[in-house]
Amino acid sequence: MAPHLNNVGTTKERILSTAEVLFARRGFDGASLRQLTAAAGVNLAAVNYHFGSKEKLIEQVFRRRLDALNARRLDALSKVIGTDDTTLEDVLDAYIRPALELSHDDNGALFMRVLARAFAEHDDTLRHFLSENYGHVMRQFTAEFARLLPQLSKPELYWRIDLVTGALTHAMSGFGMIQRKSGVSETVHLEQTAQHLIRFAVAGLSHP
Amino acid sequence: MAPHLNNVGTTKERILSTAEVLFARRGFDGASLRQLTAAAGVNLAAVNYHFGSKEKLIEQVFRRRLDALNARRLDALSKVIGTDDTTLEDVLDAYIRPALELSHDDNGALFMRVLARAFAEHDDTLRHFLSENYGHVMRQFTAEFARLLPQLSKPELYWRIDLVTGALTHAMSGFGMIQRKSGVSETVHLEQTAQHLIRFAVAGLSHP
DNA sequence: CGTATGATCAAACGATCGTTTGAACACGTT
DNA sequence: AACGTGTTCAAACGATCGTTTGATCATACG
Repeated sequence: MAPHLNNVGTTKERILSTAEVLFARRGFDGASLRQLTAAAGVNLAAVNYHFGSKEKLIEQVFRRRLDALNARRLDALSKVIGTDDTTLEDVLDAYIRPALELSHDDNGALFMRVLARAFAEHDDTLRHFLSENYGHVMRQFTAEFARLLPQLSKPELYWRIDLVTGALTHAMSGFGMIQRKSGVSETVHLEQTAQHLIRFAVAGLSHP
Repeated sequence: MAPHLNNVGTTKERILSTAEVLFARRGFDGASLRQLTAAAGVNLAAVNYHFGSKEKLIEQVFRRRLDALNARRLDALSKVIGTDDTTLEDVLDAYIRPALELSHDDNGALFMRVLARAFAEHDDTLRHFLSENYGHVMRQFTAEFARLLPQLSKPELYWRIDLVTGALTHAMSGFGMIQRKSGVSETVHLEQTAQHLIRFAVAGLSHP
């Protein structure tokens, strides 16, 4: 067996999914294009040919996952709002569950680590990109939280959403103490995680 | 004015405090020893002469701050436990406030970003180092949480502590939405942050 | 004064990085 | 068969990295 982590799909797809794995494992700087292309089983020059540069490859890794994630988030949100009996749990579920389900398919969980790493890197270019392309999603959820928590001042609400975001990012990036027990199936573990996150977020958002 | 960020103290001290700034700003890989020594106003070879290697320098940057931080945490904890009327707020205060006060002195806030970055990097060497040297602090706090929250199962408690840790790390690393308003003094902002964090953590830990 | 000792210096080392180049290849169209 | 287009390839480019070297400086001791 050749030392390839990936040998299916087109060259572009192999680079993308291999990049996701290696960026999560070693970081953006830590994963070199030589390691990446070797693991993907493609030529070194293929990255610059198909993506233009390493930085544009990173952007594509983000775009591929986040487009799907935020589309599903907005879809789930649209299904729970507009009625009189919308609960905080419903909105949080629409926010959290798509992210957890993303961890379901191959390498999806690794992408969450990529995302957490990107947050920690404080890269302004990346933050602009995130705000530019997906800021409207966060804005829509924030508006819904504000409607469901009218007793909170705007600064107070922003504080709490920020802390919830920290907890979610931390949990989804998977570097906490909690690991899946060997006897628990992936599906069950996902459901347990969702339950913990939502209950925790409800308590943190709505306490007096 | 020469392009030095730092020109006081011994060579070793100048390297340490300059490293703290640059690691927070550009990451461990991103900050090169040439940038670092130039900013510190010392010779390139000084790092390897005084610390042995870049990795050992990183370890010293951590050790200098974490020794003080965890000593103050344990000191604060010892002052609130042992009595019958110890509250969850007391223990959380002992955990959170030393970290926030660390952000008070020069570059202390930057160190929190270094710490958050280190968490995100998933570096096993670093995690071993943290667990080896400061694990007993976390264990002591966890034991106290368990005593104050006897209704929670052990897995449930670990889950909640994990999520609280995520919120704290996120908030202290300062990459959230919340920024200090220009009219608010540093001291006031610190107190507000502590209040938000503690109330949020209490709600998240103790909800039914 | 002479001489150890520790600190600082400019310069170079080998390694690895992202990127570029130009030839070779595959293959549908004329 | 000849050509054009898009892709893959080995090889090299210049830049930068962490580290090492050997000379030079400062200073305290016999």
